[in-house]
Amino acid sequence: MANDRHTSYSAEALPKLMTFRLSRLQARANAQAARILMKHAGISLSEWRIFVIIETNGKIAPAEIVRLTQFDKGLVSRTIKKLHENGMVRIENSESDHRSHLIDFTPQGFALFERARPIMRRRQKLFRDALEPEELEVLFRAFDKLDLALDDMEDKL
Amino acid sequence: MANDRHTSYSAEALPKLMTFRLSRLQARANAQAARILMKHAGISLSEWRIFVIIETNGKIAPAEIVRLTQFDKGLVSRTIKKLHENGMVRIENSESDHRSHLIDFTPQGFALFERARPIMRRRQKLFRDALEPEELEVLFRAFDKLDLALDDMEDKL
DNA sequence: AGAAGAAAGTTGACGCGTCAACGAAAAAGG
DNA sequence: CCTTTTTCGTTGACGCGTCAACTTTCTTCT
Repeated sequence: MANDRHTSYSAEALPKLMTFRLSRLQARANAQAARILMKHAGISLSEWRIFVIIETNGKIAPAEIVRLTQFDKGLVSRTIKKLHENGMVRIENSESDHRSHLIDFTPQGFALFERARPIMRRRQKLFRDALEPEELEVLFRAFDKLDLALDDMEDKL
Repeated sequence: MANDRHTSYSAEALPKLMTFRLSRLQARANAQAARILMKHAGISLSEWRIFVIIETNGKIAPAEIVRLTQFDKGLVSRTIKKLHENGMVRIENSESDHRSHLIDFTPQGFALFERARPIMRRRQKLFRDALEPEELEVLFRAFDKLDLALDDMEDKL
């Protein structure tokens, strides 16, 4: 079997498959971030990301986090629940909309965020510094274009 | 809280965080591939990837798959187990190494692979066509460089 | 005002991806 | 040789990510 194949993927084909490369690179970066965060702050990657959103936007509703990040609302819900149980965020009932609520740091949560921030910044810088400025620009443009391509790809297939 | 912050991430910062963009793009592409594969062939993404490896390399040992792809050996083990239970691959005991074995398509497995292949090829092409040839080249170079950067990053942090 | 529809959040199920622990077998090296 | 180390595959545990079902509340439309 398998050896009577009609020239489809060559032996070096894998590294040239865009989604394969994308997937491997992201998986590595992801695992690394998770290790760093667990080691330095004892939090998961999702928790860190919620922290970043709160720090960026201030007091915010879960639905708004979903809009800004495209994270799954189920994941956001569970992550906030965990952060709240650990006293890292406080939850303020929204007066205007009784379905929703607003999330914000507690002092302990913010302190934890500040503890992890320096290393995460250095990390981000190392990634950027690995590329020439022009490459970085092309990379982000490519991200945008691929994102657009994804929008209507399933119809075209 | 959160509003007495000292200029760290601006409101538009998220899309400029490389690992954030990488993560979102990959997550979308991943989910799309999974949907397509489930719909057209009833298989998962991991199963498809094992198929691609077998088709590329022929009869192969799990450890070799791990070497070629950097997939986790636990995941590879479970995926092969599932493929075997469903009659999609056969397992040939290795004579030289009694710890290992060789995986290959069954006819049904290969048929299933061939059923999914066209759409997955079109998909790969749509991704490539979304970028200019130069951008594609830069993108793959960026993947290589970021991969290298990851190799020793944890020491530098 | 009342009914229909949409949006917010929660929860359960499942696949992906990593890590660690383990037993069996092979390789290395004294 | 025979001990030590390494490799191969399996398994369990856990977090990420998606999807779907469901409840509550809000909005829209007539």
